[in-house]
Amino acid sequence: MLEDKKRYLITSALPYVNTVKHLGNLVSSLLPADILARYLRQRGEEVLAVCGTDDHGTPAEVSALEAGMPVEKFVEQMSLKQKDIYERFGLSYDIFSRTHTQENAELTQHLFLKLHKNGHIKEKEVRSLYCKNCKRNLPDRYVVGTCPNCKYEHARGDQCENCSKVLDGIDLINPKCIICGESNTEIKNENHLFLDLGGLEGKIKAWVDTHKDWPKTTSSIANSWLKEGLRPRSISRNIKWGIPIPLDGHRDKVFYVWFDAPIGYISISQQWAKQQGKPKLWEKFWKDPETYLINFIGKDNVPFHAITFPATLAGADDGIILADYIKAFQWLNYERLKFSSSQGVGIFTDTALELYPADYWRYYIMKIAPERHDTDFLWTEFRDSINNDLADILGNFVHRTLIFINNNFEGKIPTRNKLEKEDKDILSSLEEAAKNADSEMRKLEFQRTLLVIFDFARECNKYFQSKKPWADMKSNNTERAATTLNICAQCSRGLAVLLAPYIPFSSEEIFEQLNLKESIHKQSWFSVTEKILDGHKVKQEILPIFKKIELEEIIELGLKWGSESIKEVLEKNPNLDPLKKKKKHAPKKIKQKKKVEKVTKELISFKEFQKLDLRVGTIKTVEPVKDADKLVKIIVDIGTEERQIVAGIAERYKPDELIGKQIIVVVNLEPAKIRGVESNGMLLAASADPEISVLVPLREVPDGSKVR
RNA sequence: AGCGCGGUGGGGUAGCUAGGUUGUGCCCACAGGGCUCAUAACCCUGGGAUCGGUGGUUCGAAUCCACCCCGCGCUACCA
Repeated sequence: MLEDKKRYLITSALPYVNTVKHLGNLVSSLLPADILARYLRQRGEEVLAVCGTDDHGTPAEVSALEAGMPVEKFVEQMSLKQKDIYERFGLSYDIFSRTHTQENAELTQHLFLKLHKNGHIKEKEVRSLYCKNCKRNLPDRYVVGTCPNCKYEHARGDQCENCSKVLDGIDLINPKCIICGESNTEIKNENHLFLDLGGLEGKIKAWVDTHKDWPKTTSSIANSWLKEGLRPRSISRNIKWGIPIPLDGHRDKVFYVWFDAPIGYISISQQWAKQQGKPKLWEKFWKDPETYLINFIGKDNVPFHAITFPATLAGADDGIILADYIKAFQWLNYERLKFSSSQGVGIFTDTALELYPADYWRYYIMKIAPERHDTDFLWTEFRDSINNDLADILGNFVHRTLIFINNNFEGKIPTRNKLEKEDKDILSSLEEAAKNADSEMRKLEFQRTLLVIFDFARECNKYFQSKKPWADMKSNNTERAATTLNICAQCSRGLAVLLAPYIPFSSEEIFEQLNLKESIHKQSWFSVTEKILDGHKVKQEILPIFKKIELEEIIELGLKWGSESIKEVLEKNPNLDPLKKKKKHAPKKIKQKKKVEKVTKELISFKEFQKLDLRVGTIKTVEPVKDADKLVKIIVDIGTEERQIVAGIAERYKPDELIGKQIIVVVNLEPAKIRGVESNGMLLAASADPEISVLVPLREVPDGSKVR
């Protein structure tokens, strides 16, 4: 719940620099921060909204390496690229900068030295793995080896996926570096710096406890950390790319990226102040308790914003305020999958803008914003939302109003006459909508705000429908029609003002069609109920504001990017499948030698597919099965165990061809006895009678690797 | 494994903190009707739910308690 304060400071989680972000990143911090900023500005509040890229850390280094560029240059380029995308999305920051700046380096070092002086920094010897080939320290994630607990040979350094024991990279037996794949590592002892969270626990707990109004997502994660007790957290890294540590004995190291990233909020504000020509101006926002500070983040970021960053600030004791509200979002999934930059799952911000206008995305992802729980981006729902809500409800209402005025009143807002009950009702609905939208917005309930506004838009259509101005015109009751249209014009204007934070481009367009001189973005929130002057001339040429999305378009996109929801549509209407259509038109293919079985049996869901546990295994032994010409008994190592399976491939393969090869095994197939021999699984092979081709992984992977 | 969040008609979502009329609301999809100013749009009506499961507390539970099942996330040098 927003409190009334003198000014508002809004931060969105700094997007990590190495890749273009996806819609999930947009919805959990960047976009809602913008919407709130726009709303507050409309209310005439003093607002500072800051953001920028998070530039440091190993992944940036690795990405730069892959791109064959110096880190510094790569990061700068990516930062500018992201900035450009966000501008095109209409994100209205006061400043969008980065963490690799002089300001951030100085401030980070300054706060660190204060923490050190105040006794909150500890030094500890840490044993870590070092890869002599890559000449870099290996984070736990970058190590594989044998699990000391269950002897699984391909355990990752952070956790063994076989016995699920939480590990430490140095515990692994025979550790291997993932980056170069070699086993040329050594254990190094290094002194590292730790932020002593334990000493600050009381302060953090008190601060968390006074904020009972935070979203569940925020407070439950914060409290669970506090409950377990805060332990010292390492803040130094032995890499080159980052902010140097200004302390003797550690000058060869840099700060761990989580330490300097949130400080970026402040240093970016300092940059903004300099741009304003008042270098001290940032203190007004960051050092005055009359400022209301809101962080927008995804749930993965809660520990940093609710525990470690406030601990940094509290420990440094430099007069910088802590957040008043931490709005944490859950995940936006893509068609029931996790959005993933590394695996290219989902829609990325640059692609999105190539496909549809920014407002389409802004509207839809805020409509499904994961405020309470994870939600799904579905192409079908995307289309439904744009077509129903934006085009039909909102767009069409404005459109029918303006066309009517143009056709019947020479394009001039007609004069309002005697009001009837329905007229008064719709006008009070407008006021009510503004009031309710306002109160939801102040609770930072983004979806509910949108619901309130669109409920009102629906009422507007009902009103138009029940007043039947077209019938009035026919029966020469022009005065009555004039009143109706006067009110509809006012409601159109009101809707534009209410929706301006969400769909700024479209709201502006409505204003243009209404031919209102001042930009929508200069309209005060309080002008929602304002009338348009009688006789004011609206634009002559009225075109639909929102173009609808055709089903075919969305099917194509869904097939291109992968989509469960589109598959369901095609299942119901197979004739919509463009692939099948093409087949119809394509000249008949030269007959294949063999009749290929029809590919499409019955569509199954991804979930059903996931029931199969397919693993990679190495064939250890192959023996013929007694009294069977076609069967062989195979022992295959699937990582966790050796399995005996029976396969009907004896006629086509000799044991020598098979032993040592990696194959793919269905490991959760129910056991069966074939010719008296027990078979616990099944190997995958292509059957092209009489030929049989056993499927093998193209590259060698650890036994037990999942196949999907 | 521990912790956190969630599981509501075909899809989505609200209601749960402070239990109360037969499972209420909203959006979409579906069926029927109306209207014709408008982007085949808008308006009205209707069908459809064991409120994840089991047990408990209570006069009464989607709502409280216990246990279980399922999905997702976090578990601290992966930002």
